[in-house]
Order: sequence, then structure tokens, then C-alpha cells
Amino acid sequence: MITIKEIATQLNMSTTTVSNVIHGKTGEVSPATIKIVEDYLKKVDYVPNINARNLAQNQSKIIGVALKARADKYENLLMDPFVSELIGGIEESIRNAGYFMMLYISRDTNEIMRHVSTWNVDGLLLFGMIDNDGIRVSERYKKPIVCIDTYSIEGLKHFINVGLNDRQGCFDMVNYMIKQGHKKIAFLSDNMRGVDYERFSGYKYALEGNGIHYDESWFLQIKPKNEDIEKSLDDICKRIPEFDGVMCVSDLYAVQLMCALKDRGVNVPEDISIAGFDDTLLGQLHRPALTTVHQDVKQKGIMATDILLKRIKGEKTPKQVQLPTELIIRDTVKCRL
Amino acid sequence: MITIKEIATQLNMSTTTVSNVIHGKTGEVSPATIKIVEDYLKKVDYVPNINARNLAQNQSKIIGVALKARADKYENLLMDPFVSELIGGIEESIRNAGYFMMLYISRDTNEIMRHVSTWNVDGLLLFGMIDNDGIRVSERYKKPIVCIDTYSIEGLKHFINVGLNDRQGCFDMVNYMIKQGHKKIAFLSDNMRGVDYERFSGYKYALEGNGIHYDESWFLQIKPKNEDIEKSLDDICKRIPEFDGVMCVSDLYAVQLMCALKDRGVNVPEDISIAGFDDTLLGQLHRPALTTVHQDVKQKGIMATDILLKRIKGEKTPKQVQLPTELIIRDTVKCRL
DNA sequence: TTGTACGCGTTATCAA
DNA sequence: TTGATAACGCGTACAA
Repeated sequence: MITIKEIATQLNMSTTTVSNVIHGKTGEVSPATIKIVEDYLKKVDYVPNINARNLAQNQSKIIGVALKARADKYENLLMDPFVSELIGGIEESIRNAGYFMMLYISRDTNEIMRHVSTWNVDGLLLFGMIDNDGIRVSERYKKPIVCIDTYSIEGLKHFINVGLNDRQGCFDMVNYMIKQGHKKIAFLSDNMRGVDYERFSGYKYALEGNGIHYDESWFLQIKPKNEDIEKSLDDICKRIPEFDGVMCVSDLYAVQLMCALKDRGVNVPEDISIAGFDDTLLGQLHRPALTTVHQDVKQKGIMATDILLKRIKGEKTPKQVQLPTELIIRDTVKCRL
Repeated sequence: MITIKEIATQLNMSTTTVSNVIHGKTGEVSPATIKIVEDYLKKVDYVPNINARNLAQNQSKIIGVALKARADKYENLLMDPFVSELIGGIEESIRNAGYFMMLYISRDTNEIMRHVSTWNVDGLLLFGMIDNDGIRVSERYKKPIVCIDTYSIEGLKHFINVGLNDRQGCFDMVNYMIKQGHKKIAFLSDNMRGVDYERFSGYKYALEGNGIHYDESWFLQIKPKNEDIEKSLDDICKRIPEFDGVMCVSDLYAVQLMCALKDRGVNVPEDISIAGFDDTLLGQLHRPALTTVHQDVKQKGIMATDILLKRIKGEKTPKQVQLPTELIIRDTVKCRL
């Protein structure tokens, strides 16, 4: 770990000169000196001490990526294919921009804030915030923040959000199902907040637009925690005969449901149609292949990161981005006409 | 962002006293002062500047997690369920130990080394290293390093490795297949190095132990890159009639193969038996459910992190860990007797 | 029990 | 074109 000071001593010059060369301030240095310094830097394989640099410049070159885990979900958030694909896109963007990614998962918003201020991150990417979490963080932390998939009416004033037209996506799919002759369509989710609520709204809106009356009993609740999932899937399967189809809030749930159904001798799509949302690997690698609402998850991560980086540089960006969805018609919704 | 100096001024005392209280060196400070300082710290919500602290102590509290991506694989490494589950375990362990995780993905070992020295990470977790990559890094970087799933005869002297009894796992599975009446069993993989080679060895050893002669043509090569995968799967499917079963090097490939087969009207396990390796979500959520070799991926991540943390603290640890495998018999290998 | 002063490695200002 | 020197915020030896 050689330092600038040491290099300066070795080369019999000042730290300023060395530093100038390192930063390409060539206008200030004679070509001969530049050459000498550059050669020496290469020879000793100089690596700047990032702590010293950050201290001097009051920056960090770190993008904090904070995922808020929900208490009622899996212990391992990254196992959700949606999350891992998102992180993949984010990591790539951060790296390409010459920044560094510090990943932090927590159930506790306070912990996240502490983490963020400790590292004095240059910007923050937030996922999994519900209700006022995002606002709380952005009020406390004055650096740029971009949320992903956060719905909050008040929040719109406080933070930038990169989201999806969730409502439209679900609306389109349910409309499609109705056009294929489905009438009694259930909605499967684990909760009714944020993204899930938006998707639910699109679902309900499509039903109503086609003169189908939504009944509360059409909401099928899955409990994703390890110890509850089997039981809740069993309950759901028992109710399946009541319906023509199920709109699932995610591919993961759609596939879990299809497995449970198959284990009970129920055939998809002959006995019941299933639609998913997200278009992850899980649905693509299922047979029958899952009919689903596509979103470009990786792109979402990239876009959120790009906006954040622009904000860090002080550039203008949109305050809200809503990515489009696309219907992917595969084999789990059957025509019942 | 209040500093110690400022607090000291406000409270009319020295920075040393404030610092001492922060670090719980209470033996040196009067109870009254402690109270005053602690209250004030809470009031202003003091957060230490980590850069200054790290600079002064020449540490970082960061664990670097470097994934080496292979050029011939997917662009998005995290999409592999195995990788994301592993990272999930690692992140949890790092966080619980009060450290921070900096994730870095690259195809270039040099880049990884630069990243590591830049941040002066306290320890390094390495995944995806092949051949001498691990050695190169550990020779250059003098802080503790733990590799995950790296095979290298020379490497054993240089670095700690947390791995799996890959050979035994594959051996057991192929043995089981043979006992179920399979004779011509192919091996599906994308390469023949590291982990894949070990698994292949177990496969071959099981064949030979049962008097079955392995022929080179039994190696089925899949090309995982987006643009090649369809073609390579097509080629593989054409060769399936030659075999009784296929031992796949990963669940991911097993599931991809099963989808390709189903699309071509080939039934698993009636027409051909398929076995996987890893026991990820993908195989669990497939029907027929995948018969596979289980490994506790999350545990692998946790164990690697724990060993690294012990090394950082200067404690003794084993140099090599080999986690066990377990056969998971589900529905994709049929009895052919 | 409390305070002074310096070092950590870098950047930046200003003088030479 | 180059060189002193002062910050940046924290930790700590040593002095008071």
C-alpha cells in the first residue's frame, strides 16, 4: 500500500505534483515530470486510499442499496427471482458508472437510515418501502434518493420513484382473460398494499368494466412464510372449483399455485386458467408455460440507478417514471368460448 | 453531520472526552460527564464519519464479496438461483456481525483486485474463481480471503475454501440411477472445470464402479449464453433417445432441459430420467418435481462468512470445509427394472 | 479526570 | 511549473 507521500519522497518531488498527475491536471505539469510520475505509478501499482480521498472530498462513491424486507415474507429476500434480477441490473449500472454498491437488507427503517448516514453514501436506492417509509428516509437524509416500486400519494412530493404501470398491466391481463370467456376470476396475493393494491385495482377495474361484479370472497390470500405456505395453498386449492381463472400478483405465486394444483390432480389450463405477473425465469421454465404480464425488471434497476446518478451529478431528471407492461400470452389461460 | 469537535465545543470539553464516551472507555471519565455527553450524542443523533474513522484505524469494516462472472454465461449472474441464495446467506451473516457488504461482479480478476485494494476491505469472499485466479488474488492481497467452491490443488496451500463434496453427491445420484435400472446415462454441463469437473468425476466413477463403460459422446454440452441456448438444447434433445437418463450438473440446466423435452413431446421420466444438482427453487417448483442432489446453499454462504470473520479476528479456523450432500428423490428418475 | 497535539492519505489553496 | 501547508474527522499517546 504505497502512498502519495512516499512516492513524492522517492521521486524527490512534492505530493502536489504527484497528485496532479494522478488526476490528469496535465496543464500544470511539465511533460517530462508527467512521464516520470506515470511510469513510477505503474511500477509500484499505486492504488489510492479511498478513505482518505473520501474524507478530503466529503463524498463516498458509494450507492447504498437498501432493501426493506417484510416480516411476513421469506427470510431470504434475494431468493425471489424478481429481487435478484433487479439487483443484477442495479449492480451493473453502478459498476459501469464507476461507483460502488453497498447492499443492505433490513426489516427496520431506522437501521437502514443509520447505515446510510454512517457510510455517507452519495445516493440511495430504496426498494420495498411501504406507505411512509420512503418519506421518513428522504426527510432525514438529504442526498438523492430513488425509490423503486413505491406507491404513496404523499410520497410523490418527496422522492423520485421508478415504477411500473401495475394497474394497466393487470387490467390488460384480466381483460384478456374475460375476452377468452372467463367470468369468475379470483385474485391471488399476500397483501393489499402498494404494488399489490395497484394490481388489484387494475384487476377489479377490468371486471367492472365488463359488467362482472367483484365479490370480496374472490380475493385469495396466500401466506408466503415457510411455515404457512402449505396450509394456505391447501385452502386456496379447495376454493379453486369456484373459479374460471386466477390472476396471480406474481409469477412466483402463480407457479407455486400451479404446483399445488397439479399435486391435487387439477389441470392447468383445462380445469382452471392461471395468469402471472413479472415474467421471471420461474414462469418461463414452467410447463405449461405461464401466461403473464411482462416487465423488464433489469431495465427497471438500470433506470433507477441512472436517474439516481444523474441526480447526484445535479442533472435534471423526471420525478416519476412508469415503465410499461406487456402481455405475454403463453399456455396457462385457455379459451373458454 | 455533526462532528466530535463540534460536540466538544458545544459541551465545553475536549474531543478526547467525547471520543472516550463514544467508545465506552468509561473508566477514564467521570459519571457526570458521561451522562452529559451521552445525552447530547443522542440529542444531535451523532453518526461517526466512517471515512475518518477508517483512515485513522486503517480498517474498513467492509467485507468485499467478489463474484467472477464467466464470459460464456448469462449477463446477469444474480439470476442464477444458486448465486442469489448464496448471496442472501452471506449478506445476512455479514450484517449480523456488524460488518458491511460490498458486492462486486466482474469478469476480470485484475479489476476485482483493484476494487479490493481500493476499499481496503477487511476480508474478501471470492466466488467463481477458476484455476489460479484464487491464488493470484491471495498472493497480492494480504488480508483474509475465503473462496467458495473453488477447486485447485495448488490453491489449497494458499487460501481457505468452503466447498461441497461435489464428487460424492454426483456419485450417489448416478449410483441411484443405476440401481433404478439405468445404464446409458449422459452427463450435461457447460464445461469441465472446477466444480463441474468434480461432479463429472463422481458421475464417471459411479459408472465405472458398476461396470458401465463411459464414452466421450455421453458428455452433452449446453451453451448457456442467450443466443446459443436454444440451438444447443435442440442438439441435445436430438440425442436424448440414445440414453436412459441424464445427470445434469445443475438444477437450472435440468429444468431447462425438461422444458425443451416437453416442448418436443418427450416425457420425463417415462421416456428419459433426469437428475439435477443443487436443489434450488427451480427444481422444487417443477412438475414432475426434480430428483436432485441437495446442498444447503444458504448455509454455505453463512459458513464461508463465519470463517472469514474468525480469520479477521485472528482466530484459528479449518483451512478446508467440505459440506455434505443429500439425495432428494422426487419424480424425475423412474425405476426401469 | 481532562486536554493537547499529532498522524492517517488525500485534495486544494496559495505562494514561490 | 512546482512546492509548502492547511484542511477533512477521528483516535490516541502523552501531558497536564
